[in-house]
Amino acid sequence: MEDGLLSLKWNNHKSTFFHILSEVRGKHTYTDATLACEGKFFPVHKLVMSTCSDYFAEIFEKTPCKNPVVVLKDIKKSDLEALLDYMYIGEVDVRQSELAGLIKAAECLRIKGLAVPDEDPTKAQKKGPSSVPERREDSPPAKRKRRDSGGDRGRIPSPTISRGSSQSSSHPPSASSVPSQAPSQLSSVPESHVPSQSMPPPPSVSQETRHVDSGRGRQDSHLQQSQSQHTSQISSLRPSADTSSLRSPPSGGPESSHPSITSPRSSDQSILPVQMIKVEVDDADNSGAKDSHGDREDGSEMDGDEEETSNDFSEYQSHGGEIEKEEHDQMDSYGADQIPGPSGLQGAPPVLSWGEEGEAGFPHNLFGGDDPAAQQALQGPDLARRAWESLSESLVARLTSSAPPPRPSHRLGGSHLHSGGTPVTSDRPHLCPLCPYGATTRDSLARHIRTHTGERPFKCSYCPYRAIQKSDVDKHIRRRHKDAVSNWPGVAPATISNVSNLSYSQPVTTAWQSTHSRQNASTNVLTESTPSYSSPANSNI
DNA sequence: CAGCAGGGGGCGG
DNA sequence: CGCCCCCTGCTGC
Repeated sequence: MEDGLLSLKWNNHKSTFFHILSEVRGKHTYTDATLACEGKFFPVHKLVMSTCSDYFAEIFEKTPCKNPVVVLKDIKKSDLEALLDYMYIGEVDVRQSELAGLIKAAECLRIKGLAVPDEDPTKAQKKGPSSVPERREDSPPAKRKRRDSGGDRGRIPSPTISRGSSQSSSHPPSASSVPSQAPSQLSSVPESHVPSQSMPPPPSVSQETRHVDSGRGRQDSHLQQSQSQHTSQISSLRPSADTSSLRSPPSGGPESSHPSITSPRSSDQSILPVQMIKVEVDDADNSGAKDSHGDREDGSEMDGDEEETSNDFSEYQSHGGEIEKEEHDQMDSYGADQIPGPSGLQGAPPVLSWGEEGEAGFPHNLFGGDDPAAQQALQGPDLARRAWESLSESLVARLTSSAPPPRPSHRLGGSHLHSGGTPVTSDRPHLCPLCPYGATTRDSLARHIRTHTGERPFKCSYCPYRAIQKSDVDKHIRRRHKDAVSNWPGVAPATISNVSNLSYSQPVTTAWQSTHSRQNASTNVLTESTPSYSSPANSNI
């Protein structure tokens, strides 16, 4: 160093990075992971997420998947959006009333600076100049910039918050537990629970990773619709804010919640292998429970997730998988909602923007699905939420009607698919809540919806192949396992029957356990290494 | 070969 | 009448 060592310093390095980061985020460029929360997809960058959260770092580390989808349960969309802002921008405006929920979410996700002390100052910069460490003594309180109340912070010492906002107990917004916003909205309640009772495991996990290009057009329209509809609702929703409880949980706790599930269902070949990782952030209790029953939990959860996620699935896919051209469109469609980037959040009152955005994104309108009546019925967020929750059940059950499904996206394999314009007409009274497709019969709709959920209840007894339709499995067997069939009289195509229970539960369980080990958390991970199949167990045959 | 949808038949309420 | 199941056909990879 002695000799003329020159230090080249890029003065605007930080700001440039920051700026680029914002752009990249806004455009979803280079995103390599997707967070799914309450029906919305948030394309994100592993780098950023990992930087701001060890938890994410861990998830991504363990998830070889190229474009994993992390399903966050029990985290509100609005909280997530705020956290993303926090992570990308370094700061975020939060309503006092929402602070508790936000912190809780941060803890669950172990967001540095908010829930976890920032060890490395360097990183801290990135995140935000001022971290909002409620918990940390030294660091300044969370930074909330302009909050409406003007008051200061919302950090309330009250420790009583139930961290898991969503208690497994019941969903609805029990005010008690859910501190933040909107209980009404959707809530976190996606409970993990699931209909397990008698219900078969929710099959679905699947979400598929299909990236679908196809979906776009439709989705857009969809989204728009939904937005419009929702908007109104939204406004009403927002108000709720119970500040009463605030955050507080110990940092240690956080992990309790995160179990993650990954289900790789990328059946899609070329595109990207996406894994679904479901992260539930619950209270310890929940997690415990889940742990014990991996299978059904998984399934159910997955469903839920997926469904929720489905909302923006296409978007996510497109982004995640490949950067698409559609970005703009999508973006527009959803409006800056999802992307709280500078554009959205900053200027406007924080809360509002989130609220609206979130709501908009949420597929409420979707609910109507096949049942117009249902649609109408669902007006409040509450309803929406419930619908959403029940979705998984419904789907499993057969999607009888109104449930808000998630949408993976159609791969449009079968071209006919709603081909753009064929939507719903009088002939096709059964509308798909997720896309413009209109089915002639309810049955068809249910079947169609599986394309969104990724549910593949029919499994081939000879290989891991699974299909949405039984006839497809039959076809598959006829073509691929002719010999096997002939040799093994016992197993006829008929055997293939819908194994919904089986197929889902098993795979799930297995995978889940493995991953699960990592923490007690409640995250279930469904991993299927291959596209649609994952069950070695099942495939026994 | 796989995905998806249309249409028809059987069965039970 | 509605649900379920199956067959069939078309499309895309």
